[in-house]
Amino acid sequence: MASIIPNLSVDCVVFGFDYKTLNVLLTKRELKDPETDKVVFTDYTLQGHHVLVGENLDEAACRVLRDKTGLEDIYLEQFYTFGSKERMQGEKDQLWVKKMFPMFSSHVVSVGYFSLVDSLKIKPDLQHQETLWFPVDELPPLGFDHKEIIEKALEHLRIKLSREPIGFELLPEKFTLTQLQKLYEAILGTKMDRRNFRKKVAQMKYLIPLDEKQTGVAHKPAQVYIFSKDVYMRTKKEKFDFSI
Amino acid sequence: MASIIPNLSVDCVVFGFDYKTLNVLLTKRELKDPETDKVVFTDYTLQGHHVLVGENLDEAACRVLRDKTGLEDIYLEQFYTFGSKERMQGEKDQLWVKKMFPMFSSHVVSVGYFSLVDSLKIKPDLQHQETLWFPVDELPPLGFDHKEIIEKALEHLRIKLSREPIGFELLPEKFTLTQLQKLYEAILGTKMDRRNFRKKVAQMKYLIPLDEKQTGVAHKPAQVYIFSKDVYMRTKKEKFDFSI
DNA sequence: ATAGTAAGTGTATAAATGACACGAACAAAA
DNA sequence: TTTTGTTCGTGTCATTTATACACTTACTAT
Repeated sequence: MASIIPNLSVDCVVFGFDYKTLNVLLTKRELKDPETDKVVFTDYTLQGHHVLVGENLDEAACRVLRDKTGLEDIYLEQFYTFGSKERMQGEKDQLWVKKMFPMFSSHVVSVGYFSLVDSLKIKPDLQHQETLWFPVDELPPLGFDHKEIIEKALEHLRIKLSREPIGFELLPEKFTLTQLQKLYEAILGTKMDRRNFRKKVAQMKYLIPLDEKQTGVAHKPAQVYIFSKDVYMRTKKEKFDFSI
Repeated sequence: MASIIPNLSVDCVVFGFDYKTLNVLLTKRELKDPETDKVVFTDYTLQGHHVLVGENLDEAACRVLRDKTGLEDIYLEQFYTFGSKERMQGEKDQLWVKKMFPMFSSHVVSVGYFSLVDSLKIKPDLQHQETLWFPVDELPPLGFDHKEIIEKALEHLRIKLSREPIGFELLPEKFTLTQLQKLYEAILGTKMDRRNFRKKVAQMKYLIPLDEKQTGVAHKPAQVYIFSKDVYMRTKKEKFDFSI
């Protein structure tokens, strides 16, 4: 088994969208007193792990994602590296590190990645490991500097989303324009006019309408669209702008 | 003396503007054969160094900048972390590492920072240490993955510059609108119309014209402006957009 | 059959962008 | 002292882009 680099880790901010709000995947962290077995504290953390010796950062991020969520081949992008020496000095964090990783340095630099998933694709059995979705604006108490990491991830996501068409990564392969609009509204924190939104996406040739409609909805069914990465790559030069 | 973290470093991409092109500060790296004293190879590298134990990343970047260029209190921003295990595996790099740092791991993850300076403020005696400015589009042969680092830095600089007023950091305190326009043109790689450019900056209240003109120029002297960080912070909400 | 819900669509107004040319002010050279 | 070369500073009109706004249609559930 490969050994780990003691002061370098990756943390993944996994974003999911449930057609209403943007959510982050978090895992419960619970410290129990070894003698009394009483819970000392409970909070949540991102999916993270140390980088292995001889492992690329991107590989490490993929590995963490695979090991902790079962997700593979999903959108994953590095956004910032957190290197404050105080980032693991919280009271809870010190207790935790002392118990779980007494052999490690307590100054660990962590490279932040964010990933985008269709949240319906995620394995439901994650809940057994107490890994749950939380709305980004209703986060539970978080360990380490993970609140800061999530905020920075969100900031990067917003900038990226307003410059490049990556919103599709949060939706199923086939989606409706209303779903797409709600996604932009949820992430960018704006309200958009439906007609104007449609006018805008009508110019994006890589958004392809299918000969297919929504089924099983109690209203006029919407046409479904797919995103063509292929067409996008060929017409990339065209200006993309959903400025905040 | 503090010890270093063996597999973590910072590299600084120092940008300067000479009123014509955007430049990067690079330091010569020369490997000599220890016996014959003949030069084995010559190339250039960014300003970089390992992070010290117990040192914040941002502190490390400030320290590197201070030690290697004498610069302090200048714009400095982290932009990306380079963690490919191949990044120091070039032939030259291996020779260099073997000679200079035989005790270190050859998988060093490096956190990239870029900084912006008024290039006239930089100490001229840097040239004795063979640290020189190179235009970003005429770079010499570079060590490690520093070409990639500079390209990524530029990409980030462009995005940042088109979203926030940071161009002033590359100019003297008092500058003219033409200098500012040339700066945007050089970095974003565009040509702008002078009148339209002025129309745009006229709306930016934090660009304050002084009762003062250029002197010693062989043409109609231009009015000089300063950037007021103060006014900017108060009027930040206003949309800033120099989209590429 | 009816009620409820989201889909789909066009126009008119306002705002932003882009193209464009000439007189004024200075230093240097004649 | 005059001329030359150079950059500064300025306004308008045409085009493009953004914004505001309301009714009919298609489906499910009751």
